[in-house]
Amino acid sequence: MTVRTRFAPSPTGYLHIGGVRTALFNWLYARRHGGQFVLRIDDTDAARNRAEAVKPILDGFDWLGIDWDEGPTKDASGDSFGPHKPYYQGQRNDKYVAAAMKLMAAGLAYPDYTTQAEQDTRRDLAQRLKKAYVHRGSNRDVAPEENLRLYKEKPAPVLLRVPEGEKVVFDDHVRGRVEVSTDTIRDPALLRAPNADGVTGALYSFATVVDEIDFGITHVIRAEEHLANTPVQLLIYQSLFYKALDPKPPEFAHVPLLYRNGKKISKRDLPPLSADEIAKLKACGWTDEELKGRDDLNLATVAYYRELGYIPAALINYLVRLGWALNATDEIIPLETVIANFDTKDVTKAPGNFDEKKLFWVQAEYMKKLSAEEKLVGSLPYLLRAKLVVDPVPDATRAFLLKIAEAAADRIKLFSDFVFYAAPLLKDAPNYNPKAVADKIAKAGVADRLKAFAAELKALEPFDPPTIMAAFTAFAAKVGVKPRDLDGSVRVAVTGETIGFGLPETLALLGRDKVLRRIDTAAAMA
RNA sequence: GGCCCUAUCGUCUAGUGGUCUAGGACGUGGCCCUCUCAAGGCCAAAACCCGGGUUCAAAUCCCGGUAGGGUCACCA
Repeated sequence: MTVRTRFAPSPTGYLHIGGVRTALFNWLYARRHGGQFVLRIDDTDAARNRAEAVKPILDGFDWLGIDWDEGPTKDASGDSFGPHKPYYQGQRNDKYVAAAMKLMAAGLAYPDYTTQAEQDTRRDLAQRLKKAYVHRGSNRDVAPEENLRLYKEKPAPVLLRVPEGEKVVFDDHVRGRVEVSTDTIRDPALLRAPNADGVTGALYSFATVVDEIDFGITHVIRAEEHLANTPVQLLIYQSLFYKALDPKPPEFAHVPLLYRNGKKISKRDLPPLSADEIAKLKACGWTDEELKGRDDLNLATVAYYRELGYIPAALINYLVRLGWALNATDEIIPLETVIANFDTKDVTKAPGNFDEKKLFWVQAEYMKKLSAEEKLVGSLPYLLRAKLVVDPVPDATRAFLLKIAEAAADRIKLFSDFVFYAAPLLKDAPNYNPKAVADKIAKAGVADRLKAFAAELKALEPFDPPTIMAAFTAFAAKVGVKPRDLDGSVRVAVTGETIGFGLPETLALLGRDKVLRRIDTAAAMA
């Protein structure tokens, strides 16, 4: 049997990391077993602007490298590919209605004419008795032919006829054995009553089951919030398999929810972009307008990580590791290793708290493993957006950037960081950070010292890091200034910032002329 | 409230009856290295929710509390 898993996002316009983690578990399970991973779009709510709402989700998966074997086409046009297309629920409604009618004909489903008022009364009564209200609809025990006839005449919601006095049992991959009495399960609605346009829509649980049978899904891996409606769905499977040949419901694995600060991750508790992040994005060319238009840029969406320059593999590593461990010690785990070892049965049962600090650490670890060349390639889109380089990057510029990448080394944690280190060297003049100038330049004696140091540099041969380093040390000793203080003033003079990579490397990369000119400018500011 | 799920350092986790004076990692604090900032090295503080059993022996099994959470729609 080929393993077939699925992930079914609703078209919301952005890809949530909680969803990514669930999708990832599905994807890993399929890949581990050489099976298929299918994507289905749950848009039973009628999709206005479908492409707009689906595209970011598809783009997110694409960026992460989570590929789907069947599902919507990448352009989000509404087309699908794969043997069971379409994969948009909105385009599959006929199947749901047909399936429900079959159930009704078989006496397994029925129209419910119980009024809302009546239901409310029963619910209140049950509540007063401190008992659960288990809804059973009006025409439960009416003959199928009669129900079919009535339904044609007067459509109503269609309910499943839940058998009484039975037990639904299933073995969840992560929860273990789950047993529920059917006496606690209300007759679930399969189909809505027709809307004003006469369209009869399927409800989630029903559409899901119909699709999953149709798609041949063998393993349903989804968030724990669905645990409670699994028995209901199992009942639907049972009914749909009525008189079928060799049916078997899929296996289930309910993975824990993603939390943050001990609570379900929710949009309103998410911090807004920090001043630091905003500065970073702006340095990369973002305008205030653009930032305002992107309320999806928060740490719960993949777009956020993409724009800041995270490595997809790092995000994936962090997300799998949250809720699953390879062994007692490993944190950084190559994807192949994860694929070779992942099992839903090893997923932890308790909810996992999302910790952006640890994610950042994982990201830094991945970045450290990249060569300077790879860092450059990954950072190019950000440099381009910042308008620090032009599109085909000239060879000379590229070589220069490579040197910056080498010098910046592990200081680059995000691809967008490259912009910070490169900007002062690429621009004609640095942006002088006012605070840096106040702290390091605008002090008594600094101007003279800078000029004196410039004089030393004027004749220095060769103008390379070791020679500059030697001159720097010698000069500091000669004038009796602490190396760290000398570093501070010179650094701010040539880059405008107090932090950066090695000063000798910075000066050498800039070249003697620019260094002298900038020191001159800075000395005038003192 | 009914039904269901969960419970090891602040956080992610290892642990499946003895090797646990509970291991690793992030974060935090300290020290070292040092031209700023990173990186790196060393050290430290920090947990088995509580109460009963079972057993020679329990973080591990059972029961009961407690605390969190999910779900109870003609939402998904």
